[in-house]
Amino acid sequence: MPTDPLKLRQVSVFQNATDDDLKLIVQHGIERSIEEGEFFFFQGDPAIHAYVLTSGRAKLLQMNSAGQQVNLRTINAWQMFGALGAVRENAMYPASAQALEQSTALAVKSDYLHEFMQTRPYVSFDLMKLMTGYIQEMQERYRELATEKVERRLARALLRLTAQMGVKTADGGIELAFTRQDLAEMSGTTLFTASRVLSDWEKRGLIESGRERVVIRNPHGLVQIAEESGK
Amino acid sequence: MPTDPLKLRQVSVFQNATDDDLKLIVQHGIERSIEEGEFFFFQGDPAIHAYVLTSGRAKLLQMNSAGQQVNLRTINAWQMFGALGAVRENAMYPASAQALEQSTALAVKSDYLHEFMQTRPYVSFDLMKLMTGYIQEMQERYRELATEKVERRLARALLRLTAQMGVKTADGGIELAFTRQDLAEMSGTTLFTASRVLSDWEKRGLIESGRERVVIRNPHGLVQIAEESGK
DNA sequence: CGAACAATTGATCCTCATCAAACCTTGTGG
DNA sequence: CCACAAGGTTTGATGAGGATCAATTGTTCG
Repeated sequence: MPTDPLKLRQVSVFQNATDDDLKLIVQHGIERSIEEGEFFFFQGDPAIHAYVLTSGRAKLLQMNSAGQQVNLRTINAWQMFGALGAVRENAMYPASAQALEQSTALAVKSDYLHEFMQTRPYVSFDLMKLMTGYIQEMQERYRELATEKVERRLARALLRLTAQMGVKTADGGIELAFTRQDLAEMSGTTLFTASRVLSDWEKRGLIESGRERVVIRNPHGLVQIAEESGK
Repeated sequence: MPTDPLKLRQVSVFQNATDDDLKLIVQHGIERSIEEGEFFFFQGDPAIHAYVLTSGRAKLLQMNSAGQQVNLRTINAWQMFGALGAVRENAMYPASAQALEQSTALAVKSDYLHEFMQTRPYVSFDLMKLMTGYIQEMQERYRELATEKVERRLARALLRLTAQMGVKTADGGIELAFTRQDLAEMSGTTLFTASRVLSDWEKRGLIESGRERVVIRNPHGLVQIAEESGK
């Protein structure tokens, strides 16, 4: 099923694009469908396409030489990823993109997007805004990792996810669909430590947890853990 | 002493600017002179100026609520910093900028730079290239912090500094002028641990160290520490 | 029902942060 | 020109926070 051009308006980079612009993007894109666990691209591949996720969920991750991975960002529908090839020539993807569930994306040639932006400064500017946001977030996470303890990092990760993609449950909780492993990779710790912290929080009534699932019962309590200055 | 407009061509963001462009930037800028240890701006201040360092050296840092700080980036002459205000409106600086030695910078109003770039896509693109570079570097450092041990992180920090600002000594070493504290903040550890690691390296002949100074004698040895996969 | 995978929990160990004390280096003022 | 102060550095002792490993217990799905 081809992408409806007007839906692309939801993509922050295209918020100021004209209807004709959007049609052009769709015309120059290819639909790619990917199963859970498969990759859109790998770290180190030549960055020949930029992607817009049209359905599903994916993550950007980096691995070190020993195979340990860190989770850089979770991608939801109508978010753009892998766009840096449109800015630098002959760039390689600095991270891999893996589908968290069966997903589809619109792939646009980096070269085309580059050319497209040359004559549409409003698009470049929106892309820049997106990039400054990433820089800020990465700087913040870097500082957290360097100076904060695991419990607080995990609390912040959950709060960030809540803001970005929390789904309200019928009874007022906020549900997040992630494995302990995912959460660990997002907060720079191990599966085991993450599990321990979550168990503790569950005992204290802050959350409710299940397989591949965390329901936040008391967001304010998490904020307190994330913020509390001493200790 | 006013900045020579043509020198601005060294700033990567202005590499493709015209001579007239450069003159305009200088005309719209104010020279600011800052003593060692003083700040150009603080994290949280409204980002009303973008800066180009014209002499000296500075660092971008972030502090957490307990006052611990992390070093995000070292700024040398003819590098731009604090530019994100030109992209987002009403932005605040996400980090503080502190002079490492007596320094001067050209401060340009964010609003003006914004307007300036609107009609000069070649400048926007160069700024984007700069930003993608930061994103990549921060992602990499984030992964390192999450998955690598201190010794390796310190080795990488020194290698990065070598590439960015190493000064060859008469006898073939590469000199870096940083305190242990600075190095610790760059690699996400403490002054004490950094000191221990450096002492060890000195015993092994990899470096030579002194007060506010490290001379790299065997870069290849450091690369080996930075790369070695196991253990 | 059984296989595959996610999560929990306990025991152990290792890396590093922390604190304290002493030691160097550099620049300043008497 | 020496002495001293200030600030950078080293080194040791100690302990906490998590990583790691192993074993067990859910949970989901074909």
